[in-house]
Order: sequence, then structure tokens, then C-alpha cells
Amino acid sequence: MTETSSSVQDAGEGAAKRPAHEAVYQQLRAQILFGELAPGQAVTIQGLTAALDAGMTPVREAIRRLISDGALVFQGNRRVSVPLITPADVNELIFARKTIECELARLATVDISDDDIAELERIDTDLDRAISTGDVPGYLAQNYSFHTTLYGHAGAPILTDLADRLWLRFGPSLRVVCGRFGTQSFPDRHKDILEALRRRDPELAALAMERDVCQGMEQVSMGLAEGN
Amino acid sequence: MTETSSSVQDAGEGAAKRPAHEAVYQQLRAQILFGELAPGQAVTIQGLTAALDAGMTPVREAIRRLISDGALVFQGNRRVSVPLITPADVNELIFARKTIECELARLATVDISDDDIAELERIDTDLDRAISTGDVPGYLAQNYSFHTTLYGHAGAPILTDLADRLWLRFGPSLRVVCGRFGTQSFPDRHKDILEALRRRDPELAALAMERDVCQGMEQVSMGLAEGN
DNA sequence: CACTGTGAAATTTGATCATATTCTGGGGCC
DNA sequence: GGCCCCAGAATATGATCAAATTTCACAGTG
Repeated sequence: MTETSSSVQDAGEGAAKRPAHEAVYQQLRAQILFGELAPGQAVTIQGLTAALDAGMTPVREAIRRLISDGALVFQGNRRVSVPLITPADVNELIFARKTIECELARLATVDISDDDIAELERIDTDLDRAISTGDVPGYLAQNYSFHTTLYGHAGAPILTDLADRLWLRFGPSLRVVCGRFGTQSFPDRHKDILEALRRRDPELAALAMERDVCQGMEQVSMGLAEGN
Repeated sequence: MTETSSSVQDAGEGAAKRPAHEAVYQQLRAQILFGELAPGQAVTIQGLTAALDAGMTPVREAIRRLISDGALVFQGNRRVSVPLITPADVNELIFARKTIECELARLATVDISDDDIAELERIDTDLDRAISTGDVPGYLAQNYSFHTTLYGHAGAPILTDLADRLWLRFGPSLRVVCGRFGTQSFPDRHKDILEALRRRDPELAALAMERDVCQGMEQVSMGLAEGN
């Protein structure tokens, strides 16, 4: 997922060895996570085959995976669309994210190396630059990268997988909020997380993560109240 | 989730009522949940098309969904198999199940009606019968049914979805344990859950659920220690 | 003379595509 | 306003291509 913002064509060499359905899945996933697809927007197979210049079968498989991920919803009749978030969903997401991501922060604090912390600081620096320049897609990408990179050091693949799914659920809605209010209204809680990591204090990291999660979910909740 | 115990066997030509890929998905899911597929066993597309008497495309889509669910794993080079559980996985599952399923028990305690409690008691009665007769598949099915039915009354679709995925992960391993030790070694914690529901005591329900979860995960852990 | 290791061929399996079929939804007609 | 027909999209099938594992044969060595 490091080749973000690249054209959907995989005309390049080397990395083209991946199966097409995997590539389509990654592209669609990125588009949903970073809000290129709006909540409620309909997704058609033929539209995607044209947009991604891919065959029909890979697109179908990618859509099935994303439906299972919760990143797309099956609208009963054979329609598929990007999900709309309800206030009840936000409450569930708050609980799930707090418990899972705080635990991941605890676990990562134990195992992480100094080099890994330095990499997180680098990501956070890029994130700050995206905020200051009002680069919303960059903000979303770096924010996701910060969390994903941190969780990757927790050594907990199942919990990391659960967290990833949760992000897919609120990704589109978060994008809407950022588009409406910009990026400057977000204080950066990542600094607290980094400080806790440097001190190797798991509980402090969990606390900082909880604040970050709550803040993010509040943004989504605000966006819902305004948008509807 | 509203399907009423439909038989997984719809051999052949009659069942065009629902989409084929959905039917295949349900059948495979049941086979994994109730342990008809052993952990580590390879799963081939063509084998499933022959076994389920289905086309290739529905089987492919069902496999993609199950991989996304964590019920199957993609073994590097286009190989798919039922996952093997490691002790580290068990630790993650314990944490995730305790937090999520206990919360679901809390939520369900608030909203559940007397009729719904009666239905759970009915399921638990069937479960007791399965235990006494040593009916391992029946035990697994009724146990799953008890939890799923309870969570259905929590009004929390996202958390319920997360819990379902976790069950898919340890289902095959749980089956192995039951096949090795039988069903008689499991004391039934569901009675405590039902008592808490009747009292409408959310915290008591969460506590009983935690005991049930820990017991189930201990079974899996024991099975790992013996099996390996 | 038997055993083992290496190489290629063959079979099995997965990935993709083109196409037929069915179902949903809408517009026109009565 | 209701019913029927048509268009379009999704579902499903089979064929075809590519890749990987397995098997088998041969040769070299103990």
C-alpha cells in the first residue's frame, strides 16, 4: 500500500506479478479509505471495470471481499454502495476502536524498537505538513499510515485485522468531515502517543490512543450531525 | 442472519431461490464453523465445485469472502487452506472475545424480551441434550446458535459482525478439541448467562459471558497443547 | 547393485475472459 | 393508475491460459 495516488494502470514492471483481483482490491480499498468514494455512492461492476481497466471477474472478487470487510454494503437488490454511517454505528465504533486500538498500542509499546519509533516520527512529520498545507488526502493517508505502522509492531495480527476493518467502515465518512471543515481543526494527539512510546509506558500509550480515537470519532459524529 | 436453520444441503437443481454464491458461502461457512473441515486442510476450488455441485464463479466468490472473514487463509502461492491456530492467536482471541462478547451481553441484557429469553433457554436445553448424548456437531451448532441469538438482541451489528469473525477463526480448532475429549468435560456456563438475563443485570451477564469465553478458549488452548 | 539427488515433463489447480442467462427496474401503453 | 414489455446490469457457466507442485526417470555415488 505504499504506491498510493498512483494511476490505476499497472503498466509498470516488476510489481505486476500480483494477481489482478488483488490489485483491484488494493485500489478499491485505498479509494474507500481515503474517501475518493462518497458515502451512499452506488458502485457498479461495469463502472469499475471501465474505471480500473480490469476484467469483470477480478472486480467481482474484490467487491465480495470489500463487502465482507464492511467497506461496501449489499443493498438487498443487486446493488452495492458505500455505506452510510449512523449515530448508533459511531457508538459501536467508539467502543470497538477504544478497546482494540488501545490494546494494540499497549502491545506495540513493549516490542517496538527505537528505529521503528523514528519511522513513526517521520510519518507524523509528514502528517503535520499535510495538515499545515490543507492537504486532505495526504492527511488521511498519513494518519492511516501512522496507526497501521504502529499496530504492525504489536505482533497481534488478529487484532490488527479487526482494527483495519473498523477503519474501512468510517473512512468515507471521515473524508466527508475533512472536506467540510478542513484539516486545521484537528489537534495532533500523535505527539502524546510518541512520547509514551519513547518512555515505554504501555498504559500511557493506551491513554493517548484513547484520546486520539475519541477525537477521530467525534469528528465523524460532528460530520453526521452537520451532513444530515 | 435471519435464516431459519435451513439445511446446508440443497443438492443440485432446485435451489435457485437465493444467489448461488450466497448459498455456497453459507455452506462453506457452516462446514468451517462446525468443524467439518480440519485445521490445515487444503481447500481447492475445483474440489469444492465437485463437492458442492456448484459453478466455479460462486465458489471463487465464497472463498474470497471467507478469506476476508479470516475463516480461510491464503497460503502464499495461490493455495488456500483452513487456518491453524497458534498460542499467540489464542491470546488475541481471548482478549477480543472477552471485550466484544461481554459488551454484546451487556447490550443484549438491556433490550431482550421475556420471549427471547425463553428462546435462549430452549436452545440451551437442546445444547444440554447434545452434551449428554455426545453429539459433537449438535453441541457446536447449538452453542453457536446460543451466542448468535443472544448477540442478535444487542442491536449492535458492527460488534456482532466482529464476534462472528472471531468464531470463524477458532471454529475448526474447537471441533478438534471436542473430537479428542468429547463434550462431557464442558460445564455449561450458559445457565449463569440466562440467570443474569432474567435478572436484567448487565454486569452479571458480562461476567458470566467472560467465564464462558475463557472456558471455551481454554478448551482450544488445551487442544493445541495436546495436538502439537 | 541399491539409493539418492536433480532435472524436466506432466498433471493438477488457479486466474482470467468472453458469453449466455436471469432478474430488477423503469417507461410506455391500455 | 395498473400492467406489460424492454433495457440494462448482475449472476453464472465454460473454456482457455498460466503457474506450480508432483512425479518420474536417469545418472552418479557409496
